[in-house]
Amino acid sequence: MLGLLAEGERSGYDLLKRAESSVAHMWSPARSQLYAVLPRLVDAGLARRRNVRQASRPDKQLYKLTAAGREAVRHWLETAAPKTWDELLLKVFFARLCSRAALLRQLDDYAERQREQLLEYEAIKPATRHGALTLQYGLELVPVRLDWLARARKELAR
Amino acid sequence: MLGLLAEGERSGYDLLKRAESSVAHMWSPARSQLYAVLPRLVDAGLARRRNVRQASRPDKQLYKLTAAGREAVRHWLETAAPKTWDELLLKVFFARLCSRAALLRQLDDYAERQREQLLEYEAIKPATRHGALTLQYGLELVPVRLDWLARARKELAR
DNA sequence: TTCGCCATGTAACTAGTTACATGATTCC
DNA sequence: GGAATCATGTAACTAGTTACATGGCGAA
Repeated sequence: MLGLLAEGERSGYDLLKRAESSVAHMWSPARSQLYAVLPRLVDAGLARRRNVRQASRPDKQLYKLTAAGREAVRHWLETAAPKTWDELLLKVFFARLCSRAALLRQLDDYAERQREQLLEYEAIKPATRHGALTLQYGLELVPVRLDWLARARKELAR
Repeated sequence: MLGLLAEGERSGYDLLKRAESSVAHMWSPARSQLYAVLPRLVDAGLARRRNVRQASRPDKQLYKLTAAGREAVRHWLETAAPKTWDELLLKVFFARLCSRAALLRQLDDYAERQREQLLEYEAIKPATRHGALTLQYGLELVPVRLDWLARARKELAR
């Protein structure tokens, strides 16, 4: 959410539409979730709220990142090791909000973990046909990710 | 959890180890989560609990699926459209607990949704380099999944 | 007149996390 | 003596869901 909010002053409604048209494949909150988090960003000092009265339209709450908020996105982007693949993709998507070197380090770390993952998969002797099938998917997925990581690395280093 | 419990009478501890060595890549609950859910299975009539006293070891609670529990796994496997790829993999992993035809239908449905997904991805004109990168990953992932689905289909039809 | 857009929220729930808490046994 | 294994749970939290609730405006 901080990443989306970094684009400018936005309402919850704006953010929701924006999420659907951009990061939906990596992260897509329910409306109620989004509206629940916004006040918490304000409480945490990461965003400021402004009430805008409108004629012939419902009033809106506009949210805008504070300096602390911008710092928080950057800290997340540069420092936290992504727990899932989608989290890594999100970081690439918001890469402009952090230092290039830090992002490249994240990609390299993730690639290293994928190589370890592959070794783990290769050591498994599946007990059933069904287990063999799901394992097979893992064995095919990892190289696809590694290829993409290598290309993303090159593109981001440009 | 019902899928794991279908293997026989197990303690929470057993299930946790089993999950780690089998479905961990698709689903891996925290210990506390697992222990929280087990009593709810009993409340819902899907499992029965049995207290086993042990000398020189802590006592254990053993859980065993009821007929309703076995029916519930089957219903999940055969009927609920998987919301995520991992859920689909889980269903393949537990395929022996449901009818072959129903599982094949799930694979076909998912494949169809992936083809639609691909069309959606192909229609997107990314606004930034970063957006182009993450989109590219989606464009590469879908065919990998479709290939695997086709092969899984063949193997399961055997 | 009906549908989609604009706009915000609450309530009740499930799913999941980390940290806290305990304690014997067995193997190195 | 120390680590791993067996064994279960609570507390406090974050993340996320579906359903409920409201209402005006503009376009087909």
